[in-house]
Amino acid sequence: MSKCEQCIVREFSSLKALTKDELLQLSDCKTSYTIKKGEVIFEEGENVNGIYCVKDGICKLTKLSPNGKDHIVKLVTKGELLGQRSMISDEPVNLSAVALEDMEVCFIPKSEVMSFFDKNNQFSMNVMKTICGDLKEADDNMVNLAQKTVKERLAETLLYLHDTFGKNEDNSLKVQLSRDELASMIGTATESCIRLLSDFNKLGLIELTGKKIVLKEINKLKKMADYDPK
Amino acid sequence: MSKCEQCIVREFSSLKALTKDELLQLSDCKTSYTIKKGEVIFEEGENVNGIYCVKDGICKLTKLSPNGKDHIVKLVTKGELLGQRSMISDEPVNLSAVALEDMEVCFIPKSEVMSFFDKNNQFSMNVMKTICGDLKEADDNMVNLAQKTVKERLAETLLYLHDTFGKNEDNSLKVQLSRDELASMIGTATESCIRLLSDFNKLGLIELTGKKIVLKEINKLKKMADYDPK
DNA sequence: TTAAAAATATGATATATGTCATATAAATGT
DNA sequence: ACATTTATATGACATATATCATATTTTTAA
Repeated sequence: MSKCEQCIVREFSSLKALTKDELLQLSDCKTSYTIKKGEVIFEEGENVNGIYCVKDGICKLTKLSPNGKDHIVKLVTKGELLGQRSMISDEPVNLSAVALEDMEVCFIPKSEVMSFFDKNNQFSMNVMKTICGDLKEADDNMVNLAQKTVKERLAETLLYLHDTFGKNEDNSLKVQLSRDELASMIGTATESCIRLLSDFNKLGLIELTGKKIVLKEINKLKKMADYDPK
Repeated sequence: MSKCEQCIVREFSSLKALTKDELLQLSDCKTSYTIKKGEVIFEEGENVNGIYCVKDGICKLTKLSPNGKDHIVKLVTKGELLGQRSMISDEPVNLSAVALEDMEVCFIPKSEVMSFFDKNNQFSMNVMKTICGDLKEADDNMVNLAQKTVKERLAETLLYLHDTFGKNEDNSLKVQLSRDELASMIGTATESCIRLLSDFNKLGLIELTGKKIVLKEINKLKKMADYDPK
């Protein structure tokens, strides 16, 4: 069992407020998991009695709509926590978490987190700030979905993926989403998403090579998206 | 200056966790305001440095989209707090708050709230839970905007207004939104909103009398709001 | 390797929704 | 009470996007 004290990822999460003692305590009660690409970490409606700390990899948080389609609400990557909202609300999780790449995550039981809440105000504050950040992001997404066209949303999402998760040596986006996933992130039909990607490609804004996407004209994409990076 | 200890509204907000001493302290530092219908409490981008407790009335939280249209992100009514997110994030507010009716609100400076956070864990927890609730609501709205039709969203919003804010003696919805506001809540053009209301009216689902809206067939509206696969 | 399944791509078409124009009704201010 | 502005309503039309069909490519598994 690896020690939380030495975990690089800890520095980037709310857990950075924990003291050495608390980290030792944490090491003792956490459980580490390896999750393969495509595997489910938890599913909408489940009772997850704790939180996951993402050590490596990326996952999508999805919500099933009444019409049967999944919508990707958020992507979560290393250094972030999963399941905080429902743990705090004392409810089943309202989203499913599915690995987009192989992942390493640690599970921390609720009792433990709650005891940190009690003892360590800075930690509470960090968690609160994270959730507040999520809320702001959700508000922004809402307005985008309500007011922007699919084309604008696609451009914006490509830029978001670029800015947030970076690119490979060949300049292609690091997070590799299927067309279907991309569509369910921007809230459109898969075919529409494919078509618009094709258009962007023909316009020279992006370059498509199989699943790989390279952003060629970032400024034009920004203009297209009315994108303002926070 | 009225005493927070005797404020009925307190019981319904996160503030219910405060002790008698804390409430006395709160009474001393709060400022009460009367806000007339249509007046702005705060505007997107402003630095609010505290939170508002809504004692009476309803307001809308709106966000301006790049295309110049407002989107109504949420309605806030008595017993709820305003501006918590940005206070905690230490950022300017990301939403504007505008009164939909005459309101009474109390402003509580940030320093005060922070001291309660430090001293009173139950209070922190309450605030956290509220924000988590907001986040869940935002996620739900996002998926609805992404996946449901305007008609479904209109039906759902009417039901939401009905369930959340109740109705007058004549059975009309208590919150009275203009067609424009209703449209910017469901994320559509004003004309589309008006047209669909007309349709609902002709179908006997609702009854329109001037600005007043009466829900006549709640069950049919519910069926309509939940997508049913054909 | 090969067959089967899934993902991507693109065309044809349907439809929901937005936009523009204009009429009427209601609200507002002088 | 009047004129002026603003909100509501409705028609005609444009267009973005969804849906359905089908081909092609890629991935998966046997």
